[in-house]
Amino acid sequence: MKIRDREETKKRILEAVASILEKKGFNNIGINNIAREAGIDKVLIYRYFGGLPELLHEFAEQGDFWPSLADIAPGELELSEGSMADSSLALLNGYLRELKKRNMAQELLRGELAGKNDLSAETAEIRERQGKQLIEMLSLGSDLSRDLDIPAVAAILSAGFTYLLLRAKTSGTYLGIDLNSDEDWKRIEKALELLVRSLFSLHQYEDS
Amino acid sequence: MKIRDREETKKRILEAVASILEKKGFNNIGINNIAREAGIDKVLIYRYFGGLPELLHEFAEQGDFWPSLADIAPGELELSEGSMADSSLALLNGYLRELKKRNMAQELLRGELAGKNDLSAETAEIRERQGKQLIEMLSLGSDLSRDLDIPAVAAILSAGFTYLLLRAKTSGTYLGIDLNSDEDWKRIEKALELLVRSLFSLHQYEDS
DNA sequence: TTGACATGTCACTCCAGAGTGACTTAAAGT
DNA sequence: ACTTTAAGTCACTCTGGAGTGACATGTCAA
Repeated sequence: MKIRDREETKKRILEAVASILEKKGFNNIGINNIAREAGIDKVLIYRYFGGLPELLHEFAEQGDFWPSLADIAPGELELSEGSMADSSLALLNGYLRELKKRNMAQELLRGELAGKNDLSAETAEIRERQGKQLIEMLSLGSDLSRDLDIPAVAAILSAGFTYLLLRAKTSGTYLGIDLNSDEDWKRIEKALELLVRSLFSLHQYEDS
Repeated sequence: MKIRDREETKKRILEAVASILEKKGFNNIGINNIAREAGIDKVLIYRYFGGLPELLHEFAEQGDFWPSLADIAPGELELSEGSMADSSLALLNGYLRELKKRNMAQELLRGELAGKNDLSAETAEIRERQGKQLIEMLSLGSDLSRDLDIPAVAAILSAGFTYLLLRAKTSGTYLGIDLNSDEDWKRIEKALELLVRSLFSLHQYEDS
């Protein structure tokens, strides 16, 4: 017989969601799998959460799966110092680095994309908030903001490496780049840096 | 009673795959759905193809779901004229434009990412070939190829808008950009152009 | 101590999709 | 005409996942 502690059980269930996401990927999120992983009866999921959608909703609210700002840019919280290019790169690279570490986050992104999942809307919204926060930080430090659409640029670039990261697990190569090789990822990071630096350099030329 | 024409039936089945992909998305690819859509008995799928994986394999081989080079860059097959920036932009924009039109292609990409699907490997490989072809065309026209990693840059940028395109249907917004608004897509295209032009401008400065 | 309630367990139904065995009948050759 | 073969049909099983009703038992309060 189990512990008879509702809150403890709920916690276990939530943890099971995270664990499955982490270990088996979002494709395996399902009532039965979650119950098995949590070591409880699936009836309890219905009782305590209502069903899978509600469980995922709650998971989305309490879980901290996205890298925090502190993770992404440790110490650099004030980016007044340094150039825009440096700040932007720090954020982009930081986000990429943290994303690489977090299998669960990747699986959530994959889930959002697959669209099959009720998690999508919820997690997307949370990340959206955090993302916009980063962008605002950047936009603040920039005088060029009038003619440089920072959100759009950041969207393309971050979407770019996010896509490549997600593909790594399923397809392996993209445009001849081996997404499972550290070496080729260096190329991508280098290209990213080049793009950002070019962007800001050019703008400085234009302004001066 | 049906027409009793094996080849005709196979064709119908293949068409049904395309049709489902186009109309219902890759999540609904399954033996039963395909049979219903094709108006035939699912037994025939097993008889003629072996099973879903084999059917999808054949579909991947014969289907032309990816935009061709002619679609992407009509007329500009020789890009000796014009700057590298112009050529690159023509290809990237062309690819984006064509991809936007092709729901089936988008669904294939989504499928590759979701990883659940046996199509992934096959279609990925085909597109991979075409993609590399484009890249080679570009690289050829470029003297800068030694210090500019064109595949890596192209990968980030095309992956970027591909990701945004795929997200449009499931999440709607990314970094505050409304992926279902033509207006916001203009911003993305503009940012893309800016990135590419900056990249090549800077390199010209450096070279001179 | 006992009763009530909440927690956990068990055993089931329902459904959708995959896959198969056995039958029917059209077509083509002799 | 008759046999053979392959195209198409039908009806079934098997599986996995979702969801539910009824029961057992630990806990806590009166």
